[in-house]
Amino acid sequence: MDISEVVRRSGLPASTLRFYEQKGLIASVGRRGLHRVFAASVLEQLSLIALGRAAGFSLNEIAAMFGADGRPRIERQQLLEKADELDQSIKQLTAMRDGLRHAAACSAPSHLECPKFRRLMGLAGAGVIGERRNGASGKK
Amino acid sequence: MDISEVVRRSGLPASTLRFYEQKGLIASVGRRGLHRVFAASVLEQLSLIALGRAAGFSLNEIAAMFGADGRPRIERQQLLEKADELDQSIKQLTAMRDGLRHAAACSAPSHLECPKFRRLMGLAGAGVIGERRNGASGKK
DNA sequence: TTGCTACTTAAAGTCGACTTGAGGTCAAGG
DNA sequence: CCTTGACCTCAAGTCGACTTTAAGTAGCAA
Repeated sequence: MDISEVVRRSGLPASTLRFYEQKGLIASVGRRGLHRVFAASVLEQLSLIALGRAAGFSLNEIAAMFGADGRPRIERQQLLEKADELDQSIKQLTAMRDGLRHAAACSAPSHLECPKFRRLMGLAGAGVIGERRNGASGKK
Repeated sequence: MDISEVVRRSGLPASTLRFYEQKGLIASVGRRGLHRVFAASVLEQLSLIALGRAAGFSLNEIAAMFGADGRPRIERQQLLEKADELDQSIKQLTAMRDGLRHAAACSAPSHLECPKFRRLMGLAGAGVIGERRNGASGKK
């Protein structure tokens, strides 16, 4: 497969593929002239990378999960830790969602006067609610 | 209150407060010489900002929802939309968490051979699972 | 009044994950 | 054979949310 086919089948731009290769996340099996040639298995690796990203792993963490051969050697411990992190996120997001819904339905003239909203504010201000760099499904 | 007291009581560094002021998220009530003087209400505004951040709003979005005076003019519609977004995130994260837990417990020799894991990979690869820039409680 | 420091500013740096741009190469189709 | 354009490399730029640095100022205690 040449890069354009990987682009077509993965949906990722070529620049990203080159970037991932440079980072050691994927590898081409060789060149035809200057042009990279990829094995079909790269698509599976890209899925795995997408999965890792979606689970909240950084590219560096993901890179560390692949052996030099490209086979994943993922430690179960790490998966469990990430799952626990996700549990935290889920709790925070759930609390936030409930707070937002309440605020929207609340009859208080300003949200600042709503006790529940204020309680939520207090929590967030106290750092009880973890910091999220960026929400999922953000805008473009 | 001078900035050091806001720092003390909010837990935020002074650089962040100045940055927020520059962004129009908060405002000082004046100066004593060069030194900023803040009203006590700034703490409430900071809580509100923390709340917004925790809910996944960007600083720009937050700035658009509040005047520089900190008076919230949050439209209920917007709150509901955000709540729905959070619901989406929660669903995705829950699926991911369950997938990770399964993978960690799975008896398949390699995760690649686990059907559930592969299904998750497929979803992530297809972009069904939203992109997360950064997990909560990341490392320093 | 001196001097210590906490404060001030503007500009530049950081981090992660890419994207963009400039300038160059070469495999394939006509 | 020659053109075309897809591909290449390397460097720099972008974005968000801050932090850091350098250089300057001034409130307050002695």
